Order: sequence, then structure tokens, then C-alpha cells
Amino acid sequence: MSASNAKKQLLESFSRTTDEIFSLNEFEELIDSKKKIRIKYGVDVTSPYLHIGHAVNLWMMRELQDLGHKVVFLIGDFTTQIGDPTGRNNTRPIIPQSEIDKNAEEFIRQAKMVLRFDDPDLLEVRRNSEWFSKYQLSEFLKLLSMVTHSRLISRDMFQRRIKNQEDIYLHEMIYPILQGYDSYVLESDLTIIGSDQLFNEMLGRFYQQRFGQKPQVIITTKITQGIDGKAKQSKSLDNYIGLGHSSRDKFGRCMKVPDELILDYLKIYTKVPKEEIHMIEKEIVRDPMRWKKFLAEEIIKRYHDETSAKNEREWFENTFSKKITPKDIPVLEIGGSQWVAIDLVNKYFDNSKSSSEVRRLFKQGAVSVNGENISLFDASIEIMTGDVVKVGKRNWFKIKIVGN
RNA sequence: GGGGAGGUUCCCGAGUGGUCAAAGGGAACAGACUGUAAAUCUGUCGGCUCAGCCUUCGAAGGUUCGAAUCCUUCCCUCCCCA
Repeated sequence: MSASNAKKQLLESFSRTTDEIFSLNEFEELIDSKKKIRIKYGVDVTSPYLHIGHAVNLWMMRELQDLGHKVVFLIGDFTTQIGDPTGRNNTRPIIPQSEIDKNAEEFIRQAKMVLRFDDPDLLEVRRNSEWFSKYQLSEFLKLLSMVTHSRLISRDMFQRRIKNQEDIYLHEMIYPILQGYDSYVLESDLTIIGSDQLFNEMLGRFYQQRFGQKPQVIITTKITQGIDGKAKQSKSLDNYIGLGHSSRDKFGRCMKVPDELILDYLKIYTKVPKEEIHMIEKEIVRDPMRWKKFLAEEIIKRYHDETSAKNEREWFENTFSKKITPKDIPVLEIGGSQWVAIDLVNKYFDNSKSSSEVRRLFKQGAVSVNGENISLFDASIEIMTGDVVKVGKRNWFKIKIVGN
């Protein structure tokens, strides 16, 4: 393939998930230069949960890795201690270093589902405490002297807060400066981010220029609403499909996506060709569920494999459509066959639920043994190996009586 | 430094001496319907040895037969002025 073809293909591929580029010209120049691109990937490891939205950026970086470029994976261990104010209205708790290390490890574990970590030529891990922990106040003041107050508060989030007469703490204003400075230290050529990071990374460009470096290209990526159809995906709203979720959970979560979002999800979170998506667009009204399952399979294929995708689909159809009790359910080993119903359920939940809550489940008709509803929590029941107990919509367990 | 407002059950938010385990909404859970979509209906939603009892309304004391509600002290948050 010719170089210009490769470039065309890359741009084409990127356009699918790109929101904005600063700037397209500079990006093309960068590709044309044949230089090995350094892609800064800065992460705040406050909460190490990557979802398929984050992965959009990772896949773009992976594509560049496959072309021989290098991701500089920057753990913002120093800045995490300050806490990025983005989208926050209260101060973050201070996180101890040990926690940061643990989170970083978990973060990497998930990022490995997409990025290549196996080749030091394609990825290096850095921490910004490397430079900030020994940073001199005098140097820092020099950094500050380059940026004006009005520039910092021009950020939309700060504007909003000013308008709402909310506080802006000084460390929050400093955060973008430090994040920007990272770009200079790492000699970043490119960074691929969510649009909420745009302001901070723009400061990166600014500092790079001031220090005589070529400013990094910034690509912001598209985001979708979460699986609840409301806000964007987030851990706290639990409306995300996480890389850390099992293939089964991924499937289930995909099935929760509102119909109207299926096409967007296909476009942004899978590699299904454009033409095919066009075709689906015409079909989808007729049978949205079919395409939702298709989406779920595609996502699982991407992070797991084809067999899992098929299996999870089958499991889902059997369990929820055909209402067949799944085979691979947990086994509860118990000592005898005579039980008071509530004790059995408590044992399954390992006493993690209060007994009031479990009683309610009984009262509400959520508990059954072999399909037979048990509504009295204090009912005496006789059970044997192989009996299946169901609690609520999604909890089953199988009895196994072990000798004593 | 001065003045003002406030801290209620997961969240928002009512409640100003008994009828308050605390309105209403959201989230969540269960049931019906169903495509683990949307919409809808019903119920639950502090704990327990559960028709009763115990612990909650920032914290600690106090007044009272009785306090989320009144008093005192303390802690915290927010707003305005300087």
C-alpha cells in the first residue's frame, strides 16, 4: 500500500470517532513527516474503571501503534493528588500513593485489552511525579507568569461557576497548567482525549510553543449517552459498559441500551463497516432487538472473542427469552436437607443482605424452588441435591448436599 | 473582622413539640406486562428474635410525660459586606 493510501485510510478510520482536531493540517503534516509520533496519554487514576467510551481513544492509539508510533502512557500520580476539577463541584479526597499505585495497575490491566504494552518501542509508562515532585517554586512561578488569569477563567467550566457564584479554588486553576506542562516534558506530538480535557491540553500546546517545541495535535473524540440513554457513561451512574465487565455483563448491558442509541453505538464502539451500518439503519425499525444483539456480539468480539460472543448471545436468549434456567449457575453446598427458607437464601447471599431485605423478597414473591414460589420466609422446606433456587430476576443457585 | 442562611433516611427535598422510621420526587429492588428498549400499573425501600421492639434527622449535653422540631456548647457548609 502506498504511503498516501495508508494516510487516507487512517484519516478515514479516525473520522469515524473524531469530534474535533486541532488542527487537521498539523495532523496531516505529522503523518507526512514520517516521524515516529509520540502520543501522550495522560490518565488520572482516581478511579480505574475504563469503559468502551474511553476505549474509543485507546483504539485510535492502538491504530497508531500498529503503524509503529509510540504511546506515552502518563500516570498522573502527582496531579491526581491535587484532583482534576473537571466536572466536579466538590473537592476530591486526597488519595494515598499506595492507592494510586494500585489503581494504576488496575488501569493498565484494562488498557491492555486494547493497547500494546509488550513492546517498549510502542509504549512507555511514565509518571508525572518524576518531574513535579522535585519541581522548584521559582520554576513554577515562571510557568505561572506566562498565563493570565483571564485565560484560565475563560474555560467554560470556570465561566459557569462564576456565573453561578460558585467557588473556584486556586489549585483547580493550577491543574490545567500542570497538565499542560506534562505535554512539554514528554514532547508530546499528539494527544487523543475526551472533549472535557480540551482546555487543559490546549495549555499544553501553549507551553510547548512558549518553550520552543512544536505544539501537540489534539484530537477530541465523540461520546455517546450511557446505556440508560441519559448522561454520558460513568462509573458513578453505573450506566457504562466497562472493559472490566465480564462478557456476560457486557452483553446484558448492551441489551439495556435504548433502541435509538444502537446506531450510534455501532458506529462509535465497533468496527462494523459504514456501509453495513447504513444497511442496518434501514432495517432497524423492523427488528431493533436483532440489531441490539448484533451490537452486543460485536462489542464482545472486540474485547473477548467470537466464541464468547456467540455463547453469551445463546445464554441471553435461553435465559431471558426462553426463560430456561441457565446451567452454569453457582452451587450452594449445604449440610442437610431440612431448611427454614430464609436461612437458605441468607446463606446464598452470605448474609450480605439484611434479613429485613430478604424477608421482603419472600413477601414480594421473588423466591422460588424448582419454579415453585415460596412466599413465607419461615416456611420449612425440604430440599435435595440438584434443586434450583431462584431469587429475583437474576439470581439462581443449585443445591448440593454434602455429607457431614 | 461584620452580617445572614443552613446541616433530615442512597441523592434531591418537605417537615418546627406528640397522629414521624419521617411528605414528595429520583435512584434502587420485587411483582405484572415485555424485547434485561421505551411506556405503563402495583408494591417495597433503617435494623431486628418483625402485628412488637430497637436505632436514626451534623455532634455532645439539657428542658419536657414526650424532641428531627425548644435551649446550650461544639463541628461543618454556604451566601453577603469589608
